[in-house]
Amino acid sequence: MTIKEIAAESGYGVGTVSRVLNNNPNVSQEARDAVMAVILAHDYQPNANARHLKLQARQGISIIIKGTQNTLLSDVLEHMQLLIEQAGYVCMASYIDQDDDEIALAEKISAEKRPMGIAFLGANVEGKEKRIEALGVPCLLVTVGASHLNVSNLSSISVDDEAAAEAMTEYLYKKGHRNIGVIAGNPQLSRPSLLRITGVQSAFLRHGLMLDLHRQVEFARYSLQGGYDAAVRLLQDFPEMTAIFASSDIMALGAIRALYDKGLRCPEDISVCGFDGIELSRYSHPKLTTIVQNTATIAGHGVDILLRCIEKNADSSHEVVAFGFQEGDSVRDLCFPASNGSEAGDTEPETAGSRQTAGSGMAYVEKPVLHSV
Amino acid sequence: MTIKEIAAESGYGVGTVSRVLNNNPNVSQEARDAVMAVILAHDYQPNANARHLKLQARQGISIIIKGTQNTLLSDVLEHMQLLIEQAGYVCMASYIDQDDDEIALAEKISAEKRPMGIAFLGANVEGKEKRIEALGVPCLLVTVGASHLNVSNLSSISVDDEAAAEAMTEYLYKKGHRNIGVIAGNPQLSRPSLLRITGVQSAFLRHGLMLDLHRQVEFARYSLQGGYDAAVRLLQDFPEMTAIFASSDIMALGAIRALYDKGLRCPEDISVCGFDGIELSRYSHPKLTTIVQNTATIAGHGVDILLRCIEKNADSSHEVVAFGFQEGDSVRDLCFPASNGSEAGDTEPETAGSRQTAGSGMAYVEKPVLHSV
DNA sequence: CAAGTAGATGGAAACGGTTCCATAACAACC
DNA sequence: GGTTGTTATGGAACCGTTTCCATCTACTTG
Repeated sequence: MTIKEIAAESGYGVGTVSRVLNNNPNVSQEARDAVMAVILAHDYQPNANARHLKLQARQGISIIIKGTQNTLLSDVLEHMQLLIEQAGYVCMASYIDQDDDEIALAEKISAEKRPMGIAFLGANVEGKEKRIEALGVPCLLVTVGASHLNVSNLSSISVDDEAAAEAMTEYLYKKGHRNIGVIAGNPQLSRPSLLRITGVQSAFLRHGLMLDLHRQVEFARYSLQGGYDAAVRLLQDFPEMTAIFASSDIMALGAIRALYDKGLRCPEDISVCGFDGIELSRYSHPKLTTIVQNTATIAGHGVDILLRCIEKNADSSHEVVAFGFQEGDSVRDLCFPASNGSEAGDTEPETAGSRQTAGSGMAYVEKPVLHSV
Repeated sequence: MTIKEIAAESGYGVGTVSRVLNNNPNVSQEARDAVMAVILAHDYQPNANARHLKLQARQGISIIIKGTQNTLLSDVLEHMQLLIEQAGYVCMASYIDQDDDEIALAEKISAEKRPMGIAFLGANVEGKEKRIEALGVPCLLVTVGASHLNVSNLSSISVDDEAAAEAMTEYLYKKGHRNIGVIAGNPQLSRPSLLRITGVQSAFLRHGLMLDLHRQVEFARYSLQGGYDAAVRLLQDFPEMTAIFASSDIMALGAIRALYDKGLRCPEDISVCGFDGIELSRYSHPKLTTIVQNTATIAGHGVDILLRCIEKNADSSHEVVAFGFQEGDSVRDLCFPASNGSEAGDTEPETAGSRQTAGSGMAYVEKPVLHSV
């Protein structure tokens, strides 16, 4: 079925049929009805390739996701996809392996499919500024801040990783933890990994503590196995450790498994906290104490920014959204050892709640997302 | 950059340039070099829309995945994507919500993008046979058997859900469990959900037990929340229960969380087993006893089948791959209560190992995938 | 009533490729 | 030296849309 056949059968020309399809007002009701009748009768669907070819293809928005197993990003993707389609765009999602080069994929997609904009979920763009500018379309970095890069076509949406890590460390400190091991992502591969380490350092410094990068910090992939292996190394290098700060919930869960395999319990022997606030963190045993990144907010604001750049030709911008704090059962209170950690709200140490909005100029305040039955 | 500009700059015609791009042998080495030089100098990428338009677009394979949060399917997708691209096809992945109609999406994709074949990961196709045939291209159902449907263009690849559920029930029986609660997916929405229930029933019947569908079986979504809620209902309706058979690992984890929230421990008070064998099942606490679906095998055989249908015009076929069995710490042995379940291999009850290959005619035997440090 | 305006329509051109067909160059053969 | 075959090449036609432009009709207006 082509537009020509529709034209022939309806007795009108191809131009009129095309106008009907695109809701062009300059069509008589009579013609519209006649054409629509034929279209419906054959349930005709326009050929996307021909349409995109003619339109220079700039109809869709491409989303590149780093890693298939990251449920936080899957969640953000799901929200973004919906919003993008509601805004009338086609959405093309592509996954790429954690170790591969997402800019190379973006270049390929950009040349082949000519999208109107590209969103990167969890990408590493350090040192690739020129290649991003060369893409020539508005880009958005999601869950990774890029305000320091100064790339004209690159926006970003993220939480304040440094402040969040600092708040979490502060929480651990208030609970009496002084020997805190850190499981971090490779800081050369992603800026959030670096910021989460410096956040811990800031909190340490405030209390006159030193973070020994050799013994206390282990680098790992953002995976269960990565968290597991890093925890094993920490136990060896830093035996006086009472708590582990993991840079993602998945790493935290891997670390907890390592503890149990070594005959240690969480939180009784070693406390563990995470970062991300994925759904699973509320179901794991023990329930994770973690930083919550609100996926709906991130997706919503991210799509807003990207569409503003695309439609209104707005300048790129960098937004920081508030993070939340979820208190689970995975951190032991060393100050009041009687409390086993399951009753929340006894100390209420959330400096996070007040700090999180500062610097982002937003009225939005993230409420801790706690599982309720 | 278009092919015409390349032609002009290289001094050859568009035909020759196109032949170079498509590795047509009828090009002199001289011309090939000249054209390639220009192509590389401008790192030209052909426009996919124009190419697909001319080629009647039948170049790609579309994959439709039900639900973004299912890491088992994400895993299968990852493998399939790689294999499809290695075979020289473009791969288009689309996620669809667990509650939406995947055939409607397939119809849209089929009409717009005209793929050469469509793979459905975890779809529900019951009662939609005619619509699948109407798609007019080879289709493949992954992790869902379809041999009973007799749709000419629909193949399938799956484990024997019924035998797997039966084997797991048998295992629970051997461990002394008689009051087994079942958390199942909606059997009207997916055949595997039904088969897993009948598998449990078969094992029950063999031992003269009855499965009380009203008290012992709860239906739920394949999600953490679904498993959680179902477990809560089971605890109420079926208080004598000593074990829960969940139809997915995610449901099992949700159920375990429900137990802890009710002050019960797993496996000490209630045993729980899962289905799928996702990576997380080896890291959760307790480690899950579960059926393992080997994602690499499923993806490999699935892509094979689909490509055979596409390239060689082969008839549709239905393959059943072997399932694996993973013994974790989530099932308590009621017969030898001294054993706390963590030392595997003391009873070696794997009838699964021998049963799994029967009926599939395959030499392949899945080894239990156990986490080793 | 002439002239201008607005709305509806048909059809050609263009988007960027692939492929077929015609042609040219050259070698091999009788 | 013509005939035949092989190989390399250029270019037109086409894929299915959108859009621009020309045309036509009908209505408004001075």
